[in-house]
Amino acid sequence: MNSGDSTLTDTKERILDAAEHLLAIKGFRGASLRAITGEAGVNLASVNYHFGSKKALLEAVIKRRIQPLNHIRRKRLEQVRESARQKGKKPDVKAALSAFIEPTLLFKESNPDAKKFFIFIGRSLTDPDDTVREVFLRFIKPIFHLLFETACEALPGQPREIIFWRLHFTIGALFHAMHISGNIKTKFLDVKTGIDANSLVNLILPFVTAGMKAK
Amino acid sequence: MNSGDSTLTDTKERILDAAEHLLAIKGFRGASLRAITGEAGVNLASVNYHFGSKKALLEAVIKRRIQPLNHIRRKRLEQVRESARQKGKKPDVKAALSAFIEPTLLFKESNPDAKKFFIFIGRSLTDPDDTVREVFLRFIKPIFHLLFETACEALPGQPREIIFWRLHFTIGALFHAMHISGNIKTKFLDVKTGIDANSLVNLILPFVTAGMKAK
DNA sequence: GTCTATACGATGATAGAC
DNA sequence: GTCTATCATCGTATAGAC
Repeated sequence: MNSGDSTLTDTKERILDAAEHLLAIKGFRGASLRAITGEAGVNLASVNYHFGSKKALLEAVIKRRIQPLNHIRRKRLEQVRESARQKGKKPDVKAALSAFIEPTLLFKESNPDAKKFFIFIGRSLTDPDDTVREVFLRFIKPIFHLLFETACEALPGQPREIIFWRLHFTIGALFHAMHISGNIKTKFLDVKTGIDANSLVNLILPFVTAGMKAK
Repeated sequence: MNSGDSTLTDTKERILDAAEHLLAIKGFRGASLRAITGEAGVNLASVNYHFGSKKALLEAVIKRRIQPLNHIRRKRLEQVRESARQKGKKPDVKAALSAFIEPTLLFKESNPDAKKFFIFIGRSLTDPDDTVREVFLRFIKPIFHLLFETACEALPGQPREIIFWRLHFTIGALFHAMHISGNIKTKFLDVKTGIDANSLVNLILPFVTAGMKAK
């Protein structure tokens, strides 16, 4: 039983918040359980009690943000395919890309606490830690395949392998942008990091749309 | 004095090779001095003797590969600007991008040992470790600015801020591609990682060129 | 100049009292 | 459910022998 004072957030959530913050700025190895529990104001042992291990905590942090985001991306991508099918036309490339990119970038605004998570996503696919890449890939894979199939329908003239690589370029551009726009610390190559999500959408969409359609 | 057997590589180079390998697959924190010296077959203390610290070793590893690469990129970029100036025309966008991208990707072929370094470069700008980002940025910054100025001359109609962001998208796409193409371990989102450098150049150049020119 | 041995702190995880 | 105490391990760096 809690000692009477039922604070705003319970232990589990406080751990998740602190872990999210420290994972973003320090990475998986750099974010020690001592630092996480210290910031959360809970005991060191509570991580292992509530989650089982550091890796399980990582999964919980990622799942909490990615699952709702994936739900939105999936819905929007299926909407693009379905409405094109009903009109008997092929899906629009920009609409397909937007269905993936826009929710990803706007997620920051809708969820102020998730801002830190931006940096983490931006690093997710190149993280030096196998564990981080593995967990993120597990969540991203199904959405990426849906995006891939939609893009193939939108660009029937292009070989699937080219579309495949171009989507990877798109993701590389998007994640890199997320990382630097979410990073408050390093002024990255003189970039103004304080760009808002909508402006970033309007900057990246024309770039990747033109890239996907190239030649 | 060495004990007679002057082996192919001396201690310092053996450390650099082992460090490059382990930094690529494990990251800065994950590549322990114990593992590096173990793989190099030298004593644990020799890193601090020859380089001074782990950070200094990191700098040496990066410098060894980046300096010759930067020399080529600089020469090619200046060539693009100069030949355009002589013809009284603006530089070609694709030529400018190619001057940066092609040497970067072909470096892998010309230098078989540098293949591991690919993964490391691909992670360089999003590395969780401040040290890694700081050192890489110091080397990349001057070349990036040269690329930026060349791109501005090539696209006089576009606002500089848009060009700036689009070059960041380009670098994001390039580095992400380098990371997954250099990564032999994880089959990344079903991508065939064994792509050769020339094919990758031919895949990415049309994408980013179209992106830069968009609208 | 080079290596052996070791210092000292911090890490993830657990056992067991409350 | 929560906490203190402690474990074995690993990290970087140094002091001193050859």
